[in-house]
Amino acid sequence: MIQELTQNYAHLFEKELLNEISQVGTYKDIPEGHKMIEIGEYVRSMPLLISGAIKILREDHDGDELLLYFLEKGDTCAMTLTCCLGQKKSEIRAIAETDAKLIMIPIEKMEEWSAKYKSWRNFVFESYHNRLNELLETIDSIAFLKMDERLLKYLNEKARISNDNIINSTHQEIAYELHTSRVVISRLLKKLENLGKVELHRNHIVIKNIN
Amino acid sequence: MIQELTQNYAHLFEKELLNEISQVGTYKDIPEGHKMIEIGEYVRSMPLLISGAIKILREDHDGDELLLYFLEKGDTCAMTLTCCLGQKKSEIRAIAETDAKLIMIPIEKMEEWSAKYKSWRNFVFESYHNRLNELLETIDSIAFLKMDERLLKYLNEKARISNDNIINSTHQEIAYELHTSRVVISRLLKKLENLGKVELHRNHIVIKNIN
DNA sequence: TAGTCATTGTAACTGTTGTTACTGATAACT
DNA sequence: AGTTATCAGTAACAACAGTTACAATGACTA
Repeated sequence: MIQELTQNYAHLFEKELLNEISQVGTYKDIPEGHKMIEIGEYVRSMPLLISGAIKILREDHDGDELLLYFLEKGDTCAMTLTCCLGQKKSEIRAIAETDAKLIMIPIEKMEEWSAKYKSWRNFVFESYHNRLNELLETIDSIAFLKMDERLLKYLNEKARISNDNIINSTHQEIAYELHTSRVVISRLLKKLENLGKVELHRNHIVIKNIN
Repeated sequence: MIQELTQNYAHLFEKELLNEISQVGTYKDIPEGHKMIEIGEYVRSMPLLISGAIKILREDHDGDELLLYFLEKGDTCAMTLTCCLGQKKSEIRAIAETDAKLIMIPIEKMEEWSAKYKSWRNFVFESYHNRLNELLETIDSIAFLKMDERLLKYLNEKARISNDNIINSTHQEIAYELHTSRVVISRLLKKLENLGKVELHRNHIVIKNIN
């Protein structure tokens, strides 16, 4: 675990803190698709993401979903932070978008390290800041963009996350994450294909002009 | 200032911290409509809200706005927190919704108090948590509600904030904050009036059934 | 009092998104 | 090979939101 830690977090945390983390943290391998946090659950430990990606989802009154953003290497879940501290229920769902490796920190340490390590405080504050900005980005997309622009942005983001210009999703799955219907996505994808921006296949989509 | 502080923050902060705040904080009276933070600005001090309400706005690529949420008594601006710490530019605009009283804390103290006072850390974390939840609420409204429901929610929120069932806004102003057009708002307001939920007048709207 | 301006009401139209229904294509399974 | 299920393409339509245009009303001022 030490190796993964130092590779990804050495520039953030001082040596003592890295030692503490490696002592109390537990290493976990998460398979793609695994549900890590469910809405309404209490969270008992905090994840430091080493590799892979986690998607964060919000649910509407009918149980349908909306993708909020992705977490990547070096990120942590801001929701978890105060869920731990304040013993509050999770407002979001977290699912492994790809296979992921992470280190779980028991919640008792959070308060202790916040008092002790400046680098830990900075990390926590920085995480909050990043998550706020990601939510603002999400709001921008939903409020200011039309569905075709949102779709294109989503596809590019997916490609970036998986480091692959082939996206293995059905139209139905995409529709679900953008909180719209399959027919709408099929229609817009076909339009994007005619514009030469994507190539459509059964069960996967090839992104042509990544930007 | 001590009086305002203890009235609103005594239950949150220990005595020593309250003393420190009253020593380094500066009291400010903000008139309704005053622009407190502009997008792209660097922020040099952190506000603790004593009374009144601040509206937080996001701007689109055309310079039009969208209301994100309101800050009220006991709140602070989470954006400001990391803007201060990380020397980052503001992503949002803050305008006094009503006359407001607040205490400004110089940014140097933030790091110091975070190390020193547990209650300060809790306050900061709690603030972040509240702001994240408010953004999630905003996302829910935009993504899951239709414009008439958003409008009704907005009107109720406005009435609650100002503690008055009369809303002194023009249709144009409402349209602007909901990021739509005046005609749409007029149309929907007329529908709400026919349903007996509001009473329309020139320059003000009376909310009938607050829920 | 007449004129000007901001505000509101309304009609008519457009464009986007959501819905329903059906068809064909492809993969998976027996 | 034949059956079944999933996935994608498309048409037709409905609902909603955004746009343009213009009229009517009230408020303020010269």
